[in-house]
Amino acid sequence: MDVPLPHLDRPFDYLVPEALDADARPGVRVKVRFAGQLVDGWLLERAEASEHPKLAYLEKVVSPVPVLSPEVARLARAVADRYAGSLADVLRLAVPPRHARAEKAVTAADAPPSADADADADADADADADARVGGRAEVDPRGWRDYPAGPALLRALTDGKPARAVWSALPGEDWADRYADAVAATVAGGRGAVVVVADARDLDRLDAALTAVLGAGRHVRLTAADGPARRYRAFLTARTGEVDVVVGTRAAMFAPVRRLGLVAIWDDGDDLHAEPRAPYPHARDVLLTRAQLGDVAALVGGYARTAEAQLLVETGWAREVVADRAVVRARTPAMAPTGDDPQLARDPGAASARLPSLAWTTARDALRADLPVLVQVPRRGYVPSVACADCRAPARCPHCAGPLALPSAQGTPACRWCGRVAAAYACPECGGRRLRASVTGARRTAEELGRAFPGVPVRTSGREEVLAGVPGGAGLVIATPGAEPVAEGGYGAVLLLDSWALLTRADLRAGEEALRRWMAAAALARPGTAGGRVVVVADGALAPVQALLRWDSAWFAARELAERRELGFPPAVRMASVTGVAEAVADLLAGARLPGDAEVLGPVPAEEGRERMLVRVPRSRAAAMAEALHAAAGQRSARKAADPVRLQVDPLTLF
DNA sequence: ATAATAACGAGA
DNA sequence: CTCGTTATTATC
Repeated sequence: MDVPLPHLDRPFDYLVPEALDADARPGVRVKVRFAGQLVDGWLLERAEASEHPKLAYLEKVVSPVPVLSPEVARLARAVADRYAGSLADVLRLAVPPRHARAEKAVTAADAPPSADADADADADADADADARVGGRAEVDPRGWRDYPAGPALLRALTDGKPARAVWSALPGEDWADRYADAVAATVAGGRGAVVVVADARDLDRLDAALTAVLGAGRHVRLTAADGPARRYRAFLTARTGEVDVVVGTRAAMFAPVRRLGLVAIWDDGDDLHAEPRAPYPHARDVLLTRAQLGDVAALVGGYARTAEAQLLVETGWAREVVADRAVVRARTPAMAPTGDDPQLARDPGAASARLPSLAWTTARDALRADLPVLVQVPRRGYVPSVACADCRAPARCPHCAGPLALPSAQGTPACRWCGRVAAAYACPECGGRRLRASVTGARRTAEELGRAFPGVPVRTSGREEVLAGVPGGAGLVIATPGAEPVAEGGYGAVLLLDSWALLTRADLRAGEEALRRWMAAAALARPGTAGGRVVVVADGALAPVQALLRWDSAWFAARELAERRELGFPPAVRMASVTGVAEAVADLLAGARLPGDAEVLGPVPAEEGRERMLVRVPRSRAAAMAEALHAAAGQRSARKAADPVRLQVDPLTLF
């Protein structure tokens, strides 16, 4: 039933009239009379009998195309359960809105899928597997040879084994080519693949790499940005089994793929992977759920490793695929940290750009060698939280470890979670008692850079216009994180500016996010042996900076995960946030039969008059917590409680 | 939204 | 105790 009310989140039985018998197959969209009105719904399964005494008839089959595959139906239910949401909400994300013209075009081209197309597919998979035993085509591991476990991973994919890998890409790695190799290996074994990337630029890159490896027409791109008609068409191409490789942005995470053998995600730390619509599922988790349910291989890759990926490694759910230290050293650009004190800049050019002198001379040398220079500048709009003025460790509430904030310049710091005032704050790292708030002038630094190097072409890549690539000669490229263009032959220098703004963001993931962005930019530099240099304007003693200098995000992720275990933060625990007006939040929590060891934190003020409570449970209780919250939301919707409450499991931002 | 069903209270 | 009216709840 396509109604979002949580208390109606269950199947209903209907009689199928004779006239609709042929079309009424599992997976089709239907219309039924429900509570006196016509509502949309999904036909989940046919049955001989029903417990229910008096049944109504199915009103209409919207389209005979069974757009919802059994695998995706099962996945959607699991995702709804994990996120305390309704099946209908997940299906809205999983199956794109019908586009009648696109449907006509696709179904006219091929025969409509037969009633037991899904059973056929399974049989095909078995037949393929049998036929290939012994004489399986091996795929050239190419760049995967740089990673000791790489060739074995590709072989496992071709053999149809459900290998699970967390991959840390080398600097300079052509990740799109490696993903294309992994897909090719899967396809060589007769299975299909789903690959999710964060944005359109990454998708274009992967799309091109796949065309080069598989040839045209073997895969399809699925993204909301392509418009409703093309999106639905691409969806149907996959659903009918015409192609069995789907790549796309997070809209593709639910793509129906026949004989699915691999799910993959690139750069899982990018916040674009978090779906902003209820029940707010994260692409990484949806894909991993899919792998778990379907005996499917999984590949989680990035230059930087997230704490979530680290958890997969530490629990043994996945194996890490990393290069040997010697290879890492050979590929890494020469890296150096430098203080952000403008007094250091003796050079007149550097001073005018308010640039530390090391950054300035590094850029100058690269330009003299006729190499391009990348300057990464944080986007505006980051709210720095409060940190120790001496050692710059983020200031946390001594009671609940929430972030501290300063209400005014002279005010006493207070916790943004529990509201307690931390009057006598002392830094646990260094004992410092002074706190420091914000940083300014992020963008102007970049603008002044052009003036510091007269006669050098300056390009910018950011929100408005994202460049995919730049030529190899001398030139300045100023980019915000995530918009860094690839340079032909690699950058001679990469400058990472205003790291202070990144590191002091009021976010649990500030350090992880800073490292992720730095590594993404530094990965575009030439290796140190070919003259590539990276300068990060930050204290070299800070952990994320250390991780960058050593190109060791696994070390940082392990440290980060250990810290989250200690503080009781995700992914070490499972959290849910309950947001709404105060009475509604209290009402829902009062009605929720939470597991005994659940902790309820808060309230903290949320946007306009709403407040937010956090529920925290051990990971082993995650399912029980989600179930309890969903049931409590159901009770409220059943008695038509007026004020809406938003439930989010593992929200991306906790404060 | 609407129909069923339970709850309640007045009159017999 | 029964009937009619009104709150409650489920909705195939």
